[in-house]
Formats: sequence, structure tokens, C-alpha cells
Amino acid sequence: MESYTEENYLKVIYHLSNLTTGTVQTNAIADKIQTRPASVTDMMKKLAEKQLINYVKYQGVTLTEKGKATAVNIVRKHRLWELFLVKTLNFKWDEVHEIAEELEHVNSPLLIERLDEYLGYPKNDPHGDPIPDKNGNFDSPALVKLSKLKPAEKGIVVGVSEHSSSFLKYLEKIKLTLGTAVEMIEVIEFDGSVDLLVEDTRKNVSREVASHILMRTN
Amino acid sequence: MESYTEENYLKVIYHLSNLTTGTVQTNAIADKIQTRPASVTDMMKKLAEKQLINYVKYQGVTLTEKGKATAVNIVRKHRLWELFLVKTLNFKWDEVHEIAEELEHVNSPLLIERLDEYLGYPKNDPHGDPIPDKNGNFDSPALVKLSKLKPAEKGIVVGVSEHSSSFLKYLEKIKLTLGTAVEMIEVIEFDGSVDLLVEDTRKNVSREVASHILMRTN
DNA sequence: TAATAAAGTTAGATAAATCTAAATAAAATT
DNA sequence: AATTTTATTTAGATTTATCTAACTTTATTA
Ligand SMILES: [Mn+2]
Ligand SMILES: [Mn+2]
Ligand SMILES: [Mn+2]
Ligand SMILES: [Mn+2]
Repeated sequence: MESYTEENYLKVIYHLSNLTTGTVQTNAIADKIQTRPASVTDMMKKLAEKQLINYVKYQGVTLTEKGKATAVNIVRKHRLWELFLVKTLNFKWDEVHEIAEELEHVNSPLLIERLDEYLGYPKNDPHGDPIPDKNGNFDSPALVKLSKLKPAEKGIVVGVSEHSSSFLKYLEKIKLTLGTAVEMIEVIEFDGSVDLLVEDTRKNVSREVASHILMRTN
Repeated sequence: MESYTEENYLKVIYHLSNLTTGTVQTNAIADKIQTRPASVTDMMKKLAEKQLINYVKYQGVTLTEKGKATAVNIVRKHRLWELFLVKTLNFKWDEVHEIAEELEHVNSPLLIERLDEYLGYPKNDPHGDPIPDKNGNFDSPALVKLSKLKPAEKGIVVGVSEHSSSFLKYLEKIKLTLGTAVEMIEVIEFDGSVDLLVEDTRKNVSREVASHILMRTN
């Protein structure tokens, strides 16, 4: 069994692995976990000892199969709880992350199995992120950033790459939530902002915002 | 804020306070929490420092108002989660305690508020125990042990004073679950066991079992 | 390539929660 | 009242997770 703290390190390493190509750096972990690099080094030794990561001094880390499976399971729990909070307890999508950060550490495989069943074996969480199944499998179709659509190209908002409450609330406000159909009109050369057609209405959003909205374009 | 460990100590002190008249003893706490008396003493100093208990060396402890409010809130969370597990996720009443022991420490007043609302502001958990409301209030009507009913006296099973899985499964098996109407026939002098009438069927249960079944007799 | 900067590690401390063994206080018995 | 037993506390360690300050390695740049 892994401690609460170990689980958080594994989860962070997992998420960082998906953002970079090579190994995950000590300082990157320290940043995410809000701790000191020295503390990260200590924990890396411990996780390596437990065969959860591959660690070479000064060379960063990667997850072992065992470490990856553990991390994916935590992500599964996190996302199932987030969906439960939104669907059953009527939370908004910007309110659930912090609570799920705690709930994800509750250790009861049966509880998660029942929660999954109750929710109807869902494939995505309230932010569009895929929910791994009991075996850790999930599909992550290649999505395109809204900021990268070509003029006249259409798509559906299916995810976000930024989960802060302020960002999610803003999307809510401008009605660019999951499931919304969007057509690109043009990218403004001056500032990279985009003009869009959303349900027959023209809208402009900044490059920053558009780059965090993920589209399915088929 | 109290740590996970501090919360468990407070909860145990609270439950023990309701079983005894005077102060709660060091060894009693150590027993319940499965730790050493020396560790309890250490924690008592810490909780006293935080004004959560009244502690006099060698004289046992009592909860302060602040400590009691904290403990009652943990009990509230525990019981709401137990009811949720039974009502929504289809757990049996003998399966929920251990999971609730973890869930009760998740710290989100809004989550508990929403859970309470979702469950319809219930008054009792799956074992018949009262669920304190948001302000810590609850009613605990005086209940009588099934073993104490007089011959021909009738009552309804509304609680249990033993929460082990084996006991609860046994009650399930002999159909003496919450809500069941029971009439006392006689107490067998030899072994204290009781002959009962349960839905037109005669049943005999041991004194031990009968003493853990709580009745409303109106 | 030598100097500098950035990244990462080590050594030694600290706080929380626990333990064992020894000491002390309170309660129960003679 | 003295003795014995039981309950509780203290002293000193241990484990986990963290930190600061100093040091080492790797990467960058001149
Ligand atoms: Mn989240
Ligand atoms: Mn999410
Ligand atoms: Mn319980
Ligand atoms: Mn209960």
C-alpha cells in the first residue's frame, strides 16, 4: 500500500510524463507538489526502493509499470468522484477538483466499483478527461486546440487543458462549455485571438483561452 | 484544523463518554484506538493544548464544547456516508462502517451539506443511530434492549448496540433487521435467551444477541 | 573549453505520531 | 497502614515527511 503522500507524488509524475517526452525532472515535481526539491529527492529514493519509479541520480524519473498502474488508478478514482459530485450532488464543474483530491485517496476497490456502476461506467469526467476503466484502459482521441482550427472549420468542445476555477467559470459565462458546437471564423493576426461562431453568435476569445479549449473536429 | 489522527481520538473520546459517567480513561482510549497508553498520553497533552479536551494528569479526560462539536461533526459525516453507501450504492449494512471510517475525514462542509440534502436530511443511519444535523443537534429517544422486554410486550427494532459485521449479518439471517415488529413471549430462566414472536413465527435468540437489539415500545 | 548558471543531491534538523522500558501515582487488597 | 496491583506518565527512540544550507553535477554560454 502507498501512503497518501506517495500517491500524490505518483499522480504528479504521471501527469508530468504526459506533458514531456523524456524523464520527469525533480524541480518540475517540486513545483507541482508545492514542496522543495530536496524533499522530492528523498521521496524519489523511497519510490524507487518500492519499484514504483525508475530513478537515476540527476537524470530524472519515469514510472515503472507498477507505478503507472497505481497512478492511473488514482486518476480513475479522482475522475469518477468528480463526475459523481457534478451529476449526483449538483456541483459545478469548477467546484469539484479540490474535493476529489481528497476523495481519490479513500481506499476501497468495492466502493469505486459501485460508484462506477452507479454512474453507468462513464467514459469521461466533467472536464472531458477520459476515465480509466477497472483495468486502467481508456481511449484518448487526438484532440485539437480551438486556437488551431482553420477558418470555416467546425468542431465540438470536448475538453479543457486548464482546470482552474477561474478558467472554468469564464467558459461557463461565455457559453463555451463541453458539447458546444463552434466554427472558426478567423485568427486575428495582431494578438492571436480568435473570432468564432457559436450558436449563430459571433464571439472573440483570447489566444490564451482558445489554446486551452480542446475540440473534436471529425 | 484537526489532523486525521486527532479526529479519531476525539471521536473515540466522544463515544466512550456516552458509555461511562465520569471521565474517559487513558487505557480505554488506547484499547479502542489500538495503540499504547503512552501514545494516548502524548495525544491528550496535544488535544488539551488545543482546548479540545479537559485533561488532568492521572484523572482522565472530558471533551470541551469545542471538542464535542468537532466530534459530533465527525459522527455526522460518518453516519451520512454510511447511509449514502446503503441507499445509493447498494451496500449492505454490515459493509459500510470501514469505508465510512475513511470518508468521515474528507474535509468539505459543502460536500456534507449537499450529501445531507441529497439524502433528504435523514434522521438515522443504517444502524438506527441518529444523524446529527448541521448544528450538531439530534434526538436520541430512550430505547429498551430486546432482552429487557416483559412477556407479551411488543416493540419495533430500531437500533443495534453492536456494529460488527458478524452480528449484523446474523440479524439479517434471522430477519431481525430495523423496522421489524417483535413480541416477547418469555425469557428462558436457564440461559437468559428469549422466545419471540416475529411475524407470526416463534424464534429463540441468545441473551447476548437480544441485549444488542434496541427497541421502541411506544 | 573555461566560467557561470541551473538543477539536483546530501547532511543534518524538525514536527507528528508512534513505540518500549522505566518510573510514578492511584486503587485495591491484605 | 502497608503491600500489591493496576493505571498512567515520562524519557528516550523510531518512522515519515518535510525543511534549510551547503555541496555536486549537468547544462549553458561566452
Ligand atoms: Mn480534477
Ligand atoms: Mn477532471
Ligand atoms: Mn459506523
Ligand atoms: Mn452506523
